[in-house]
Amino acid sequence: MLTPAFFDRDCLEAAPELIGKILVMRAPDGTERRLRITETEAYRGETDTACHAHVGKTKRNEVLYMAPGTLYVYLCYGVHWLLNVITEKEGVPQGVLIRACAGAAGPGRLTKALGVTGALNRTMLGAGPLSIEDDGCRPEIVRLPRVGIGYASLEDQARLWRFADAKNHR
DNA sequence: TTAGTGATATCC
DNA sequence: GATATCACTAAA
Repeated sequence: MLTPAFFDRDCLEAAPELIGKILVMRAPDGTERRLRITETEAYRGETDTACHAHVGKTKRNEVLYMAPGTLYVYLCYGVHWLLNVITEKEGVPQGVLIRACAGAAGPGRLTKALGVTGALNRTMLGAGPLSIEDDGCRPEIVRLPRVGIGYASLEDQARLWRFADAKNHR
């Protein structure tokens, strides 16, 4: 199982390494769901205009400033929960958005498939029902521009901070 | 292509 | 207090 130490570094290092890892969700009834991560995106601090933290700390995004391994679960468009894992040490607002898994394309569908909700916001990875495992899989990784960030500067939109399994994305 | 959905941030 | 915005999805 991945420990918080895995996330105690730059999101640009952690994000590509999460590709091929397994998201494990243990339901209260004991059942387990496992999905292999196929797509992530890096959100890197206040200087990244696509990152929620670029306007400074607010009540919503303060989770980004918390300790590495903390989960940031955010409700988008009133409908979809988006799952992020905080990277870098406390006080540095960085995170990795888990965008897609094998069999669940799209961040909203992913959380729905796993049963992730805002109840997990601010909880620590591994301390709650959700954890990530490494089964040794090292897929080929492609770098792509991030999506859904039209409000960011053109410069930041152009950054190749989206990472995907070369064989599993479309 | 467009409507839906509700928390959050920003503006009176 | 009110409105505008949004790291999306499903239906058409």
